[in-house]
Amino acid sequence: MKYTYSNGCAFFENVSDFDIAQTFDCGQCFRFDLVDGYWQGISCGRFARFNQPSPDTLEIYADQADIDYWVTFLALDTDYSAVKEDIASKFGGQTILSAMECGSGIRILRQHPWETLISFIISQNNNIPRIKKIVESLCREFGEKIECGERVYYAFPTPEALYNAGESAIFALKTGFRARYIYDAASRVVDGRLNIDALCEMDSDTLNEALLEICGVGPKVAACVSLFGFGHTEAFPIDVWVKRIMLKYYPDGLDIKSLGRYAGVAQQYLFYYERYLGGDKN
DNA sequence: CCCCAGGCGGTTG
DNA sequence: CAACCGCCTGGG
Repeated sequence: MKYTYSNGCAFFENVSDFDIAQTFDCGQCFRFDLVDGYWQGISCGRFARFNQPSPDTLEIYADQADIDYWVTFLALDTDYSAVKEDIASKFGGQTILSAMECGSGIRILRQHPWETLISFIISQNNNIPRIKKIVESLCREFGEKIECGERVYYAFPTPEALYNAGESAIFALKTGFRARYIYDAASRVVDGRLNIDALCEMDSDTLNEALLEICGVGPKVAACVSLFGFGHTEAFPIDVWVKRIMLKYYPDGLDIKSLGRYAGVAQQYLFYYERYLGGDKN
């Protein structure tokens, strides 16, 4: 991706298949918010603000050294028109075409695996505003404090930080029954039963099995973590919304394995579409 | 008071 | 294995 950088802002032209609001508002991430007309958030201890003045332009306000990171994070290096073509060729029917039209600017972010794991453990039996609150309080309490001029923000806590905090301190942040799960995941990384770097090298099925070992991680959370945290675009999370979609539009059933290597991207289009139709912005 | 929220673990038939 | 049920917490 080519861009020009000046006054703390990287400017991109000729952006396509990308909508910053759809991407940050489709439920895949929990640390990005619209503030004073700009989307802003933190990933891997980096802070950035984003603005899309027109459909094909994008501004990223961040350290120049981090621009490549954000390009990768936003998946701007991926040809989504090809992704959409592949999806269209695998699905039958009008539904997926309408869904891709509706959420045409969605991209699957490349988020940090550990942050994604904990975030989606927190997401179970929960709603997005409260998930965001819990994630922020975890960062504020146990994350590394980063001061950048006037601004103070917090990185997502490391496994060691959460382990050292202990289950009761995690529970104190209103995490409820998930405190045990968060602590279990942190313990596994600290004692070596779980190696994030090793997970990154695994194929989709092996990764899935490894994730299911973690207490509090079931099929849905494992698929979300694979998709949003490990770049496995074929992972297909089935939640209540997708179940609803499958019953409504694919009453004869949907063979997930036939949906191809971008099944998870398709899931995200369908998810966004159904929630959009339902008028649920959350 | 109820129900629900992008599930999961444990138990039961 | 499928069908339940309880679960921390906060909001409607």
